[in-house]
Amino acid sequence: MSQFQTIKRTLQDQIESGLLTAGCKLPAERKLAELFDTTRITLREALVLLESEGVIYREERRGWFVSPPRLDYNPAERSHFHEMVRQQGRQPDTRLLDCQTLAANTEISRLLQLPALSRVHRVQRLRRIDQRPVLYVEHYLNPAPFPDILQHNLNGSLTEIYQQHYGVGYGRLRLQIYPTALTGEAAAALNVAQGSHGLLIIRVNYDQENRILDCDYEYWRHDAVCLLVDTAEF
Amino acid sequence: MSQFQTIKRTLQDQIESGLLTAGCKLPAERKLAELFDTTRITLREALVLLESEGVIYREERRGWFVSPPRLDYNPAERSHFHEMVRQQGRQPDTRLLDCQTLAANTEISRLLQLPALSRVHRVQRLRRIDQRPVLYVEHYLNPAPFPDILQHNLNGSLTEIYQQHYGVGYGRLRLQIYPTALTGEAAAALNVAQGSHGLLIIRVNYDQENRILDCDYEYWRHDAVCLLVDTAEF
DNA sequence: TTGTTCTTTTGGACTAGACCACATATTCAT
DNA sequence: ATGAATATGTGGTCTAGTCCAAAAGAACAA
Repeated sequence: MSQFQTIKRTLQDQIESGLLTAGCKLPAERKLAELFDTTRITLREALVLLESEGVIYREERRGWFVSPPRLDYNPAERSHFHEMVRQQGRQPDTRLLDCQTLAANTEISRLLQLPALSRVHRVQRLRRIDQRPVLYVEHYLNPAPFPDILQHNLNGSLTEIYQQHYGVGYGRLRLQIYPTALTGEAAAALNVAQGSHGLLIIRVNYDQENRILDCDYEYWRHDAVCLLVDTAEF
Repeated sequence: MSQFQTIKRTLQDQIESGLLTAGCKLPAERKLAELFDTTRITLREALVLLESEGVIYREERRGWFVSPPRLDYNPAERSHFHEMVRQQGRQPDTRLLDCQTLAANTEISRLLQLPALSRVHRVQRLRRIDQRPVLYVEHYLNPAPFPDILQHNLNGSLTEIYQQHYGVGYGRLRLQIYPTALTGEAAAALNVAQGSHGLLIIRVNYDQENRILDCDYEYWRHDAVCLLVDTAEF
């Protein structure tokens, strides 16, 4: 049993004993290294183990904190993100980061079944739970079925905009889900280091006539979400 | 741009150029540190970034290797793991690690809707693709509907055993999916370090009469799988 | 009291090793 | 030629710092 495994266990026991609750800050690395009579690098290895398990998370130059519970997230549920979060006793908010119309890359052309280099709208949003950024999304829409969609208030639910302004509801849903590292804009938006662990959910949403509505790239913090899928709902 | 980010990019370019293909071994850490004129710790930070992105993986005391492609895995598909893997041009194998009858813990009692501390069978298996361990599974079965199930050949498909010997087919499926760290037996079975990144899929399988068949804990290497879910199949 | 400046604190990044435990290759003995 | 013993190679772990960049807190000025 290595030293950092032992330290990790001690810290984990402290956290699980309830002395440190979600959002609590851990002592500084230098202080912990002193307490455990070891070097900072070794101490950090222990912290990284706990981070991997989703027990704690880091904020750059601010410290290490006890993680809140994961959000139970049913990707097939069409209720609004905010409603889902509130039902779990948490406080949601959403920020519109950017809207652009750009040429779709190969993958997005394929997902939306459009010719290569088609013009598509991209809507970038950041979702937070209890003021903590947890989800960075890029929505890609074919402009043709949705004239002037970018003029709407895109802070809210795209679902509602589709229904109320374009008379469109959801049908089929296709998902690809895999663990990945958060890089580029996703890492920056979520305020995590390049290369931090994440979960990517790529969605293709269809309407009731089985036409493609949009595709979304959802970059989640690895410690923030638990997906729930139940075939009885379909 | 930090030094290790620069090194990571250079290594990634090399790998993506096709010079190094899946399964190829990278030069040793000490050699790479020398090539990049840096220390081993800094060089390792670069390697860890690539590992996080699933580009490379490590084998303890053996070196770093270029990762093979992810398996496309539809959790709702009832075909056998081996068939699914072969259809993707890969070579599967399965090892039965252990069978035991033990008292179910609180979570498993809840998932199987059994009284606390009920006796359940636990079947532990390891799945490999092209000789690389990718999935460690713990199946938990209620013994009552399946007399003598442990006498069967549990290297193969549980699905087939249910159908051929007990006349039972699948119905509903419930999943919980989240990124986690691989610890304990999962890490050991997959031959990865304690705390390595993984994806946990907890399944509850029902039969056609909506009775619970079993629950499974699937611990996947984080870089080995891409889940596909399509509501049109349900 | 509020805003600005300075100081301290914090994690991020990096150096230069050392020793450990296991895997692999090489050498030696039969 | 084969098996055992030895040497080398590899990542794992750890020490003892150093300097950097940004956040937070404290002190000072208006």
